[in-house]
Amino acid sequence: MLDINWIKANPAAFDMLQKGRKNVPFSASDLIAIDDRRRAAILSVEDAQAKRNALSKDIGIAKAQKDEARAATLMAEVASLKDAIQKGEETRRDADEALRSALLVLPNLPLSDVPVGSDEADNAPYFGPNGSAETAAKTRPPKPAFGFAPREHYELGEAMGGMDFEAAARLSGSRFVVLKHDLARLERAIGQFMLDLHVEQHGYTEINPPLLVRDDALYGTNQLPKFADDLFFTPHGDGRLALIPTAEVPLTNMVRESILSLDALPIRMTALTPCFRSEAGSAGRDTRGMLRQHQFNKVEMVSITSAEAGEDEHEKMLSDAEDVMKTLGLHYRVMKLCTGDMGFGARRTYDIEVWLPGQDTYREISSVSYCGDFQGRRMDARYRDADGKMRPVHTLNGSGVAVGRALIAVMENYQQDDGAIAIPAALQPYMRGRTRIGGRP
RNA sequence: GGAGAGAUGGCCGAGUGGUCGAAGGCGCACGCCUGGAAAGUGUGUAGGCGGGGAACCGUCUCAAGGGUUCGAAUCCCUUUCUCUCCGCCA
Repeated sequence: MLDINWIKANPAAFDMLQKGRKNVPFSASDLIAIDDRRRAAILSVEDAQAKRNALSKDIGIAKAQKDEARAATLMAEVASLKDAIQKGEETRRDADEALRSALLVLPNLPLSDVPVGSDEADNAPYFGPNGSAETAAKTRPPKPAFGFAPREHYELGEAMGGMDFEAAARLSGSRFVVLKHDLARLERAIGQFMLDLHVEQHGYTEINPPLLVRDDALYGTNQLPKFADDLFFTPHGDGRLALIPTAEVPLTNMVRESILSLDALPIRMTALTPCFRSEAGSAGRDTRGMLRQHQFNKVEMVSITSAEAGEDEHEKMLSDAEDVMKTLGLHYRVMKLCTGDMGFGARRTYDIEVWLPGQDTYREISSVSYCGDFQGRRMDARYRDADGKMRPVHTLNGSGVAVGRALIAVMENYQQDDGAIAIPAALQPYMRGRTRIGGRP
């Protein structure tokens, strides 16, 4: 949620920054008009309340002095204010609600270094704050070479009997998969490895959060009110709970409605959880294989920071996610998303795209976003800065990384000509030392 | 699911209709004391919103929402959450 006072002070900048975004429902002048109505309502109701309070105080004094006649006079006077106060409070509530609901559907403002563009074609390669294409080529794993035509993950998986889409369809419909024996084990190994890496090497606290959350949490991390169609809900009592679409929701909302001291920051959390996405808008995309599923596992990183620390933390989190790719030896590139491709709550997003030789293309495997104080304001999560002032916390989230897609990437990048999958060294301890699975015995 | 108890400031905790945003304590900040520290001691210390250049003023907030009343932390209703006991349960 954006700050109306900032918008009022910087209307031109607001309109300019929102230009690159899709579906921006309000201009600065719309919002200022809504806010002006709100302020007028406040002024009028508070004036009446001040009168009432002053008179009531006098009534108390008169009663204490046993001056019943004077008390009666004053009481009659207050009675005449009652109606106006009642109506004024309603007007004020409506005006507050109008502003709030307008602000809730407004996307975050891109930072100034974010490229302006309409879709993924306008994303820009990113090599780190001091990096270049040359340094990246040296530090990132190279693209693997194959002496045969590399196959796609589902061909490999079905051939080794470890990936069963037909059984999944009978159980649950499309966009589910059943993993079996060695592939099930490998999927688990990848998740454990990544979680351990972030906990042991990168300073994150392991969290095992609820997978069902309330609407309030979803407002906090901006899945609601706009993106309800992407979520699965389940009835609960008279209401409902949502299955988390990402552990960003529970991890970030850990700090909701709280006041943190500066020295408690940053708070770095990681979790390995299933994620559930209805993906209502993506019918027909990536229907083959397990690239796009209704349910998948993901290791998520979340960091809660002060305003000053947010941007550095963004680079750290990206490098933590890149470390997964490097340790697994997976070739990848990093893209800085353009304004049109960036998610609703982000001020800047880096995507890590892994090379998939079977598909002969790069595919997103991690998305690392800096949200500024956008979610902090929605969650009412604050901290005291060095001057003791209350400020909304800054939040960041990143996949570290998607487990299902990492499985795909390991399979396609480590495939052998006989259909076997070599196990990357980092995963071997999680595979009881095995160096390959599948293929001809 | 049944029965009961509870929710007050950063934390603990008092407050059952009237100048209560709220005693007291802890914590924190600043000062005194000290060679320095601890102890002791003094002062200060909620947030949101609105008005104002500022000092400051107004308003709202004692889980949330509604009601009674001239006036509610305090009385009534609803909801949420927490705890205890019972039942059920991985």
